[in-house]
Amino acid sequence: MPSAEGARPVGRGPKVRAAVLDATLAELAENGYAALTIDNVARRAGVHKTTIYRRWPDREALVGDVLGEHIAMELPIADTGSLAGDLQHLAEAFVAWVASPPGRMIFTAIYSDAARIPGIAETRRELFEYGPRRAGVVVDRAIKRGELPADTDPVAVIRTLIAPIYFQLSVIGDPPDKTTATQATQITLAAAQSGVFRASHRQQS
Amino acid sequence: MPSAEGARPVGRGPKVRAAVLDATLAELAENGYAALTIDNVARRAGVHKTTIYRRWPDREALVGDVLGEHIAMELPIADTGSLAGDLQHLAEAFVAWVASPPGRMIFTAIYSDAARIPGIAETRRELFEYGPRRAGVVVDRAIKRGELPADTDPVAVIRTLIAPIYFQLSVIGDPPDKTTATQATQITLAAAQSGVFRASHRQQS
DNA sequence: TGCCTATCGCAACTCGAAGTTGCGATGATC
DNA sequence: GATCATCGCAACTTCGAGTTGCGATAGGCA
Repeated sequence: MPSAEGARPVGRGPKVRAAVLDATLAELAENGYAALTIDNVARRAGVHKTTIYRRWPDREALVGDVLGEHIAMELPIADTGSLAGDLQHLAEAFVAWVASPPGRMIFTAIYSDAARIPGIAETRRELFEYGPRRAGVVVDRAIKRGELPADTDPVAVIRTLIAPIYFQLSVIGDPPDKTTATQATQITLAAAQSGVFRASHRQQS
Repeated sequence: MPSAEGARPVGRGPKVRAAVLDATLAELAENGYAALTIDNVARRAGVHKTTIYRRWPDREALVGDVLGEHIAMELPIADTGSLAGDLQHLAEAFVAWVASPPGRMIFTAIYSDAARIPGIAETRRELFEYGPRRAGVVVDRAIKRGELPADTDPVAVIRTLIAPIYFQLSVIGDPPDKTTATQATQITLAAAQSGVFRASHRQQS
């Protein structure tokens, strides 16, 4: 009953599990959460319906498992020597992720009604909380180099970098490309250099 | 049981329609499109299930009608005399809209699985295409005043203004406030003044 | 005021998908 | 090659989408 794999016999179990998870993600990206049927998942995975229900209690648990498994956007943090180079690198990595087939699948799934599954919203939030916090080191380095004021908020900078890319993908619907990444970098750079993200700059209205 | 107070002869047709549309929007915002049941909508509207099916062919048509009816974000375009003032005004208006109860309802509905209904995605796209194009006049005025280079792309500017607000609302989950609007304005201003949105500035990587 | 008709309420359907159960078949491991 | 967990299969129950026929009613109009 427990989804954990504490059992010793590790025969065909993992293979089935992987097939079902892949099929679920594909169905999720193709038809959305609202139209997701267990029968379709089973058919695509080459597995019977009951097999799925024996492993996962219900649809929510299945989808939750899939997303929990795949949500891991590892932004490679480079050290090019300049803030502009680091930001450009980050922006292009993010673009590459959301433009890749698995990235697109996760992305569309995360922003469907599946987000209402308990735990998914939190996971999503963590994703965009932890990523920028990690990526903030490029800002710290820029501060050390004297490129930015010392009281610049790293998380705000990274968020500003991601926002335009996210906006283009989510609202406009066009898959972002290198041009999008470049413009996002330039926007962020201009804002950061003008001191928008300084602590003293806030609280004014 | 029903919302009552129907003591005035107005014709029950439009009244029923309005009640159903309101109930649908409320259910949509509360439980999402995937969990939307016609029975629940009918119960909330104080109307019977068949009444809904007589007026709308199916669930998709109903939800499509609701969203088509309410999607109308009229950004009030002010003329404060400076680009900073105009942008701040626009940003605050957008924040006010997405933070208001109807705005939140529409917003959550538009970014659920309801977006897969044919026509909704197009409507959404038009919303974020037409709005920035209209709001672009504040950029044109800034160019006339000499605040910005002549080849600045107005739509790109407005998009950059909206993106951070949209990001905070959609990804982070916090309802944006005046501070968010102010920071979005400053980011946009810094980027525009540094020439990021100039036509000559593009195409470089 | 009182008739007339479009509209609504209601119950009783069909259909498809969620989720369950018991049993027989199968495949990995020792 | 025997064992036992796991899978396939069919036959359920439940629930919501969507449909139909009929009786009830409220608004418009004379």
